[in-house]
Amino acid sequence: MENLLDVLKALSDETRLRIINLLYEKELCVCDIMETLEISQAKASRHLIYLKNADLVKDRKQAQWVYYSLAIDERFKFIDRLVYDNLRNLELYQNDLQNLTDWLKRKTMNCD
Amino acid sequence: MENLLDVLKALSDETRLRIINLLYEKELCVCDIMETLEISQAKASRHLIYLKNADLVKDRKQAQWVYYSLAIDERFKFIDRLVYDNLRNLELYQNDLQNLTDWLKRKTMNCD
DNA sequence: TTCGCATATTCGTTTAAGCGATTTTATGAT
DNA sequence: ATCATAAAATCGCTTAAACGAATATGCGAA
Repeated sequence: MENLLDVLKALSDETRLRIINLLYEKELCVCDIMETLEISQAKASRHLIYLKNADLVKDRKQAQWVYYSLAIDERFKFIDRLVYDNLRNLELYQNDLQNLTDWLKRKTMNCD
Repeated sequence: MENLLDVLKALSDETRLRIINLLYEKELCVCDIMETLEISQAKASRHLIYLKNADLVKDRKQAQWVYYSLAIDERFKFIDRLVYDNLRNLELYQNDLQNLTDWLKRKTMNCD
C-alpha cells in the first residue's frame, strides 16, 4: 500500500503503536512481541500483518520463526518524531521497553 | 481528551486530514470548509467536532458563524512534519488549497 | 415575531476493524 | 513418522465510526 492514509490508520491503534515502539529497538520475532506485551499470539500476528500491509514493517522467515523489523519509508520521517517525542514520554511504552529487555535476558539465559 | 491515541485516530481519516490542511492556512468557518472540499454541511460539522474533541482545533462563535482554527499542542510537533512533508506533496491537498483560495476570492467579491 | 441562514444533532444503515477461540500450516527435533 | 513449537488464517461476535437524510437550535435581519 504505502500510502499516507494507510500509514496513519496503522498508527491509530494502541497495540500497533506498542509494537512499533519495540521494533524501534531491534528486529523481533512474533513470540518476543507477544511475551513482552503480554498479548495473545493471534493478536500479535494480526497486528504485525496489518503493519506489514501498510509497509511499515517487513518480515524475514528463519526456520520456524518470523522476524519483523521496521521498514518505514524515509518519506515518513514524522514517525520518528512521534516515537521519540511522544510515545517514549509515556509510561506504558517505557514499561514495554523494560519488559522487552527483561524478556530477552530471560530468553538467552535458557540457552545455557 | 488530548491524548496521543485520540490524536492519531483523528488523523486517520481523509476528510479530517483535508480539513487540517486547510486550517494550516487560516481560521475558517464551517461553510468555508464545506464549500472548499465540496462536502455536506453535516459532514463538515461532524468532522470538525471530532477534531475538537481530540483537542486539535478550537472554535469561536461569532454571530451565526462558528470559526475553527488549529489548536495543536506543541507536544505534537510531528503533525507539522506530516502536513508539510507529506500532505502538501499530494495532489488532493494541493488542489484543496487552490480551491480554498478561489472560494475565498469569490466570497469577498460578493461583498461589493 | 417571523423568516432565513449557519451550524449541530439525531436516526437508521453500512462498513471496517477489533477480539477470543480455534484450526491450519510450516518447520525442526526426536 | 511423530510430535512440539511458531505463526497465520478462519469463524463468529461486538463495537466504533462513517454516511446521507432529515430535523433541531441559535442568531440576526426585516
